[in-house]
Amino acid sequence: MTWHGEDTPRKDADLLLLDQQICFSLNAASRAFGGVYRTALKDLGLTYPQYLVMLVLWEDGTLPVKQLGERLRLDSGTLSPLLKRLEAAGLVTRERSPEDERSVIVATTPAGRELREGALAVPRRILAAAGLPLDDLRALRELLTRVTANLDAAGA
Amino acid sequence: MTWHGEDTPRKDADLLLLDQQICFSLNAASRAFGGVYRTALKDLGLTYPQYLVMLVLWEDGTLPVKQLGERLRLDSGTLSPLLKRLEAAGLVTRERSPEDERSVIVATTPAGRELREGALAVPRRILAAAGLPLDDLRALRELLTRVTANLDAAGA
DNA sequence: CACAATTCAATTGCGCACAACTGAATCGGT
DNA sequence: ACCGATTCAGTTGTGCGCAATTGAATTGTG
Repeated sequence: MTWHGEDTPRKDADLLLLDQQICFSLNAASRAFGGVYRTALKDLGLTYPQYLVMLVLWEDGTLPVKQLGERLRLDSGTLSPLLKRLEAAGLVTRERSPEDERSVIVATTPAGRELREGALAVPRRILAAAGLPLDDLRALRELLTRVTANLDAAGA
Repeated sequence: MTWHGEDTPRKDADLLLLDQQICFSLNAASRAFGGVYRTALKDLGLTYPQYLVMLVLWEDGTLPVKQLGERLRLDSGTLSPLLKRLEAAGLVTRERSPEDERSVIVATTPAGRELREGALAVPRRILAAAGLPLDDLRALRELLTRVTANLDAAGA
């Protein structure tokens, strides 16, 4: 062990602190958004991750689980049960692709598409609750996108 | 500037898109950090949330579950089992306060304090993986802190 | 002092996240 | 045509996150 008692190098301690602040604030912000979404989506009967899935489906209408996972950065272990619940709620259908029996195609039902009308009111509430000007929000999105790309590249 | 227009389907669609990007990128960034931490903390035998708990304990040494929860924005439902696992790993102790028997005091063990040495190497790896200049990271932290405070205030 | 309200940690139940694995379908090389 | 490797979705197991509840300890009020 290369421990020098009280003599911790200051640089390491400083980085430990900054790291603590970054990772904690990111974690906290993500959960804070989740909390606001939870209440905003309660009427729609959706959870926050389910809402993210529906957003993709509202945009694209129909696509296999695989591509859904790539869009949302989620694997089948997360999506399979989540999609089952959306199916049970009558919002999506799941059927195996005729061309490739391994693949499962997810599509919105009429009820799932109708839900979009109710969802249109949600973003304004969220963005209002965030309380940042649009420019700051865009800057935030930019930083987050870059850092995620870097982290994924470093992890791979 | 208030754009509460009479005819706003287009604006709603735009906000839906921005909202989608913000909440998704935040969620994705949080999980991307988690992934990098997962591998970085593997040797220490800690999960990411457990690491956050240890960071607070390394800083303060000893404090009740309640205050730990306030610092980390977590409730007893999350902390109780987490602390039990840290206790089982021999990193912390939990004992009821003599002055107030409702309160449980969490403290690091010698083994828990020793772990800090190994943790000092982690932040550099994470910050390097993030791949952003320190100024950007500080700006990111600033935006996240502000947005979390706003969201919590709006939710309360 | 009595007793209702409050403050704690812990527990239960549900859903998400992810690693590891299973099994079926498909693809590729020979 | 065969067979090993790959690509899918799904399952299992562990841990986090949070709402709701429980039960014990403490505080406040009459």
